[in-house]
Amino acid sequence: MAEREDHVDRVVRQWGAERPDLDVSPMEVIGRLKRLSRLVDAELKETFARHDLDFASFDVLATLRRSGPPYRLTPTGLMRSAMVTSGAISQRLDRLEARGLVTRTPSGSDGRSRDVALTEEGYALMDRALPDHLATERRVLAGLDEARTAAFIDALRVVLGTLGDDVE
Amino acid sequence: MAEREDHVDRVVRQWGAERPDLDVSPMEVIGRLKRLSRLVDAELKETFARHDLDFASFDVLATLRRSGPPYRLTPTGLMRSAMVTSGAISQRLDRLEARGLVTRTPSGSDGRSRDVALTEEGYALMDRALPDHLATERRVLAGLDEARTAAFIDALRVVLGTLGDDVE
DNA sequence: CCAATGTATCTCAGTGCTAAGGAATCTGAA
DNA sequence: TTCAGATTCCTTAGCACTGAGATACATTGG
Repeated sequence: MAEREDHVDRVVRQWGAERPDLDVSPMEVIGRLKRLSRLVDAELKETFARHDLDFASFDVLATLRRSGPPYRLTPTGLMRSAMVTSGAISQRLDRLEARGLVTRTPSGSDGRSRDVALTEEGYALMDRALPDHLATERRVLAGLDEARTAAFIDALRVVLGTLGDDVE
Repeated sequence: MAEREDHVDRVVRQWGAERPDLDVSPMEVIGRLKRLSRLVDAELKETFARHDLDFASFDVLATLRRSGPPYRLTPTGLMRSAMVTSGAISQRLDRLEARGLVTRTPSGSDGRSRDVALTEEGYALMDRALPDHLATERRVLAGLDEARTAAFIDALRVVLGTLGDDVE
């Protein structure tokens, strides 16, 4: 097991001294989860910046790319995948459209809806950025052996299930 | 193991079809990590709102509270704990000071610095909010048995170590 | 003691998000 | 058919953060 004290160890120790009546053990998980998420964001951000991207833009382009031909989704579909509000998606698409990475056209079948499609430029950009992004993710996780990785995924899946992240 | 497909399962399946040449397995961890972090944030947010708090305010007040008597830290100390910029801390403290939950006084020993102290009101608010917050965290993690919890913490600790989250 | 460098805090413009609400369109029950 | 309610997308105000830079003070080396 790890030898050094990390930030959350100290937090838990401090609470133990100040509020010994409370069981703060849930922080061992949630505190680290939030802290790690922030640190990972910072790592990924650098990779995205090398491709003139940020997380929001990458997320939209990647969602379109992996949806397969014809690389076309609605703003609502993108909204659900990204876990942001409809307003956020509208603004993301404004930025991507201005850069020529996606197009927005009226939907044929539903007058309320729009088709958001990846342009060739957007497709090419994802081809360049994705391997770099994956390399960064691999580097972040390099300390995990196979068993720990499996256990990590299992635990994440359980809690995601608790919070209702199942598809369908 | 879990039976149902979650969001990340689908993402990985899509990439497998579109880019079978790439190994997207790191997404199994990082995708779930980011997604869970967002969902947990939404849960915690509701609890904070019941006490007229948000995550940023709770974070500052909790850091002061667990530091022990005299519940006094510098903006720099709060900045490091919160992983935000100095500007963000200045603004957080503006808001908390306006609500009478903390005070800012010049530091005695260092003319550049300030002492940020919890007021009685701030202290009392934390006493009310903390048990409620812990209950929410426990509810979120209720699906994890003891072994999975330990494995989860272990994996988080390893990756945090990779990213340099040790204290000292 | 001085000058140079480092540190602590704050200010402010810019950014991307949420929450609320509006307009257009679709759906289904009467 | 009709129309009330649901859905889709967008707009906008407000918010909290970042990044850059200013100011004031501390520290260090000569």
